[in-house]
Parts: sequence; C-alpha cells; structure tokens
Amino acid sequence: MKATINDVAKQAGVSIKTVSRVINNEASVRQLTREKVQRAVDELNYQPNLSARNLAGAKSYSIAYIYDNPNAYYIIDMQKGILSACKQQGFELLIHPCDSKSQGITEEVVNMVKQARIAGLILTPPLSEMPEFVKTLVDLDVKVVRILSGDVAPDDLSPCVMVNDRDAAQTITQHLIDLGHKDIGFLAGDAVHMSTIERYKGYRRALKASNIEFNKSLVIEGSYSFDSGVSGAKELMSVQTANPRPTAIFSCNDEIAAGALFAARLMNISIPEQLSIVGFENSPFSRQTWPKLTTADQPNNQIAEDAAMLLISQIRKQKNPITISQYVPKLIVRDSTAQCKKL
Amino acid sequence: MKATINDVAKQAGVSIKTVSRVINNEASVRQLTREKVQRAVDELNYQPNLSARNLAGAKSYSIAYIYDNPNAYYIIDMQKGILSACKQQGFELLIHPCDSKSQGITEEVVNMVKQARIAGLILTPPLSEMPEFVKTLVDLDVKVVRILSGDVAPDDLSPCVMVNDRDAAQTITQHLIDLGHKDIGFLAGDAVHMSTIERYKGYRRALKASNIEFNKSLVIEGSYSFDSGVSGAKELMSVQTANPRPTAIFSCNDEIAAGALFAARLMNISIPEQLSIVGFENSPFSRQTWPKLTTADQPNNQIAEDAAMLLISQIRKQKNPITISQYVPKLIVRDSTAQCKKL
DNA sequence: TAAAAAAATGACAGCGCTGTCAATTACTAA
DNA sequence: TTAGTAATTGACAGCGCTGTCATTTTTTTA
Repeated sequence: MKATINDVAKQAGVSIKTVSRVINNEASVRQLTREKVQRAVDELNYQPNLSARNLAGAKSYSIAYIYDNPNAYYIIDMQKGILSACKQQGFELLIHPCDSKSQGITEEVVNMVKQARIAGLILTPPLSEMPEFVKTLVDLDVKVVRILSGDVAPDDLSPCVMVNDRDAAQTITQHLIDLGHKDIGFLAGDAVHMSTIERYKGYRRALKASNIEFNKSLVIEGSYSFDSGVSGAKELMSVQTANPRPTAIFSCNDEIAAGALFAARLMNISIPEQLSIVGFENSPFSRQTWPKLTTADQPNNQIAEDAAMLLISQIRKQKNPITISQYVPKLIVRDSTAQCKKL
Repeated sequence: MKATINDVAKQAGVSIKTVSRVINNEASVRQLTREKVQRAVDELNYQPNLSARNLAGAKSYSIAYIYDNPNAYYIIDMQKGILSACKQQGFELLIHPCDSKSQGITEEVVNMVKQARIAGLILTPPLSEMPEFVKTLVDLDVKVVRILSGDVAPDDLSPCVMVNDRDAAQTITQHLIDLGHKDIGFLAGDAVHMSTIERYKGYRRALKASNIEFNKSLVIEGSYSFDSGVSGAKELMSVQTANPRPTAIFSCNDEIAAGALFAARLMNISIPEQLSIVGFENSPFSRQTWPKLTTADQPNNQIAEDAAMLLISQIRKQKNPITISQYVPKLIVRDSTAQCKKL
C-alpha cells in the first residue's frame, strides 16, 4: 500500500505535523529533524496525497490549461511542457479546451475555476490576448500566466511569457536579405493575432535596417492556413509589370509556407532556385514539405514549462508578481531558401 | 462559497448520508426523499468535491489517458472526447504522454496508477497494441479500455473500442474500383501498426471481391509520413514496362497521400485526371492539399467519448466486463479521385 | 544562573465526503 | 391489531492532510 504521512512520521519518530512541515519546506524545523524526516520520506518513497492536500489546506494544487487553438501540434507541445513542470512541483493539471469566441466563455471558465478550486491558469493565444477575459480571472484571485507574442507585456495584469516574434521575423527577413533578396513578399496570418502583427513589424524593421524600400503590394493579407498560402503566393507571383515579382516570400507560419510552396510548384517556379520561401514555427509541417522549409523554431515545450513554473512560483508567492520571461524563436535554415539569382 | 454536502443536507432536511446516497444513485432511497434532495442539489448548484470523494471512498474518480503518438490531431481529438465523458460523469482526467518504446514504460505507468489512485486507463495505439503491457495493468486491478484497429477484440483482457479499418479500407478501395480503376497501388504505413495491416486486408478484400488480380509490385512498404508517401508514389509511378502503372493509389493515411500528391505533381501527373489518390483518417491535412483528398473519416471524438463512457461504466460495474463497440470509418469523397481514363 | 524570549514540535480539529452499522420507519403476514 | 421483516435513514468514524494553538525545548539576555 502507498505510504501516508503517518507512516513517515512513525518511521522518523516525529509527529505528522513535522513531516508536513518538512514536505512543505517550511522554516522552523531543525536541520537534524529535517534530515531525519527526509530520510524516512525517501525510504518509503512517500508522495503526499493530492486529494488530501487539496481538501485539507487553504491552498490548491491544481492548475489548468485553457486552450482554443486549431494548431494541435502547438497544444500538445504546450501540454507536455506544462505537465513536466507540474510533475516536478507536485501539481495537478486540468485540461480545458474551449471556444474563445463563444458568448459564455468567461462564465464557463470562472465556473470551472470555482468548482475545481483551481489555483492558477495558463493561457495561450487567442485567450491570452483577450484583456477583459484575463482581467475577470485575475480579479477572481486566480493566478494567471499568459503566453503572448511580443517583447513587453501589454499590461500588468499577470506575469507573461513573451515570444518575441518581431525579432525572430527580423532575423528571418535578414536571412533573406543576406542572400541578396530585395523584393520580399509577405504572406500574413490572421490579422487579429498578435503574432501576425509582430511578425509583420519584424519584417518591416529588417527592410528598413537594410534600406530596402517597402512595397505595399508585396504584402498579402490572409490567415494561418494552407489555402491562404496558396492563393497569396499565386497573387504575389502573378503580379504584373508595375510591381516587382518577389524573389523571396516570408510566410507567417509553416502552413502558409507550405501553401506557397505548393502554389510555386503549380506555377512551375522552382524552389529555392527561382524563389526562396520561409515559414515560421518549425512545425512538423515544415519537415514534410519538399524542399524542407527554412523557418523559425520556437521551443514551445520549454516556453510552456517556463510558464507553468512561473505560475506555480506565483501561487507559492515565491517571486515578485510581475515577472516576464522572453523567448526569441531561432532561425533554422533548411532547403527552401537560396541565394538570389536575379540581378 | 461553493455548496457542500452539508448545505444540501440542511436545505433538504435530511442527513448528509442521504444526500450522498442520492448523488451516488444508490438504491433504497424513497422516491420522495430523492426528489427533495435533488431539488436542493439543483437549487444550490451543488457538485460533489472530487478531492473529498477520492479521499473518503474506496473508489476513485480519476481516469488517465496515456498516449504516445506522433499525430497531434488524433490526440487532441481523443482528449476532447474523453474530457467530455469525464465532465458528464463527474470524473477527472489525468493526461500522461509517454514513450511506448522506453524500457521502463510499464513500471512508469504502474507507478502512476498507484500513486494517483487511478481507477481506469484509456489506451490508444501503439500502447493499446502491447498485450503484455495491458496484461500487467489489468492484473493490477485497474480498469482498461483499449482503442484498437480491427473488428474483434484480440483477447478478453479488457473492453475495446474497435475501429474497423478493414471494412473502411475495403469501401475506399471499392470506391476506386467503382470509378473503373483496376491497377491500384497501395502505400503502406508502419508495418508494426495494426491499422496498416487492417487497411491492407481491406484493400486485398476489395480486389478479391471484384475479381481483380492482386499485383504485389503495386504494394510499397513505408511508414506514416509525408516522405514515405513521396518516395512510395515515385516508385509506383515509375514502374517500368512489366508492371502496370497504377491509375489509382490507396495511401494508408492522409499524410502519405499528401506525399503522393506531391510526388505526382513533381512528375507532372495531374490529379485526379491521370491518377486518383485516396487517403485515410480525414485529418486536417486532407483539406490542406490540392486537390482535397478523398479519404475515410473516423469520428475520433466520438470514439474517445465512447471509450471513456465504457471505462467509467466498467469502473462503476454497471455493465458486463467485456463490451465491444465498433466504428467503421466513413468514405468521404472529395476531389482527388475521378473516373479511370485508361482503357 | 534564572527569567524571558524565541524556536521547534506536537495535539487536535476539521476539510467534504463515504463506509459501517445502528436506529427508525414502513410494510407484511398472522 | 401486532409482532416480524424489510426498507429507509442517520450518527459517527475516518480517509490523509493542513491550520491553529498549546507545549516543550533551546537560545538569549540580564
């Protein structure tokens, strides 16, 4: 049978309260006692019962990951990272898929938080980009950590883990520029997503830094989908006379890039010889295209773990409330980009 | 504050034990009393506290989903279905990603089951296809439900939800035959997966049913990947003289089909005019190709919910132990298949 | 060295529920 | 009607832990 706090107390020759103190890392336990207890804990392979903890204490050891995102890869990665933090810290994770556009979403989550006595929440886009939603939750006294696109937190509602898409986009664009490209198309994702906006800013900044004139006709609005990539690339590549035909295309994510790749193939444009294409996200997608995509990798696993750790330490009040950590996706050069052949 | 069993008891004018009886749907509660309690439950919006239940009772209200599958879409779908059943039934879901090929996988899971007092497990391929693994768990007195490819359960270790890939594959193949195709290539997935074997059997059966001679050179071994689809299709389509060049290709999943589509494009073979291609799974992939894939849809969400319900009713000992439910993926005709042009 | 203050430890109630068993009530048959 | 049985209900302990507060031990101060 599983060891309980009683077994440990008996084995260590102390009261259960002392054991409780040790496992909760409270002060005012003599070093000697602490070691004695720790030894018993190890010997019995004791792990505190979460149900009992949640029931007895004022604290809660449950956090939740609320998501609404069509990108399954992203979610699975996130989940894995969060789970890993939870395991380390003896927390429990509740998963809650939802529809961010639904009317009652706020109420739904508030309800869940109350019912399950949830101590904290991890939010990813698009939920993390809904300020009123976040505000409602924070006011409810639930700890929240948001994962967002950008370099600085948009407000001080909660700690954030920022993914600096802007710098990454600049780096990617610079990579194209370094290859001699000047006419670089931009296939945008959904305009409401912060990530699209940030990536666009990075693209613009790179052009500016290299004194390349920005050409609005090279920017195509769209969404984060394969189809959008196909039609966007078609539009870009069939531009007539007046506009330069781009020699490279920056796609806001790998799915769009895959679509662009496809369109190029349809139009008999060889990649990367005649046209360089870059993606973003380093999703499994990017390795399933031919040629394999040059893209930007963001360590979702790591980001998620970081966010969860931040959340937990916040729950434990171990750190100052508004911490921010930042990640910059890293350029991964593969086979879809090459030196610009055009003069 | 959240209502507890005490509040309900007070409101209904009965003892907490009676409330407990009502919410657990136990016999020997008078109809009148039951209604009285139920009314109080509704008025107070009472929901039993899971932690307390888990702690107090001999029973556990936790089930776990253990997975190891590179297909994120599949897992997300599964998870959602399971979650929905859990919510309905007042259960809690633990998520546990793992590596099925790792040495200590059995021990890892056994440990987890013991530590978290898990009442039941849901297993999907490849974990559900590991008999010794399942046996160990069942012997441990954990309830297990497996989701498997096939029409009958391979053993009576646990209830299974069967996905009849064979019949579905036969239907798909028949669809090609109906379109006049006779030389139908087969791009296999990983040979160790039951799904590959089953789909292959269905393919063979369809050929046989229509008296089409089986040609071994049209079967290409491979894996469930885009690359495998590309190379497989290339091989099939470059078959020389002796072998007939297929006019249609059955791909074991959408990813392979996407690869095949890509290869065809490379070889200037137009789809579906010169070559029909079908996929399997109806993953988001299949809608992100051009032309959109004809494929077989399996209602993963539903399957998962069904499996979870089966598991929970088993935990509650409401049903006979070895129940089997079966799903047959449904043919979805889209744009990648057409009438055979060849004589 | 004794008194006072501080640090360390323990006893015990109680979180919200279920299991056990005893008490009450309703229903039967005689 | 009344004992006898079955159906219904309730009192209470206890699951494994934490919070409160009292007690003991150690350290500090005068």
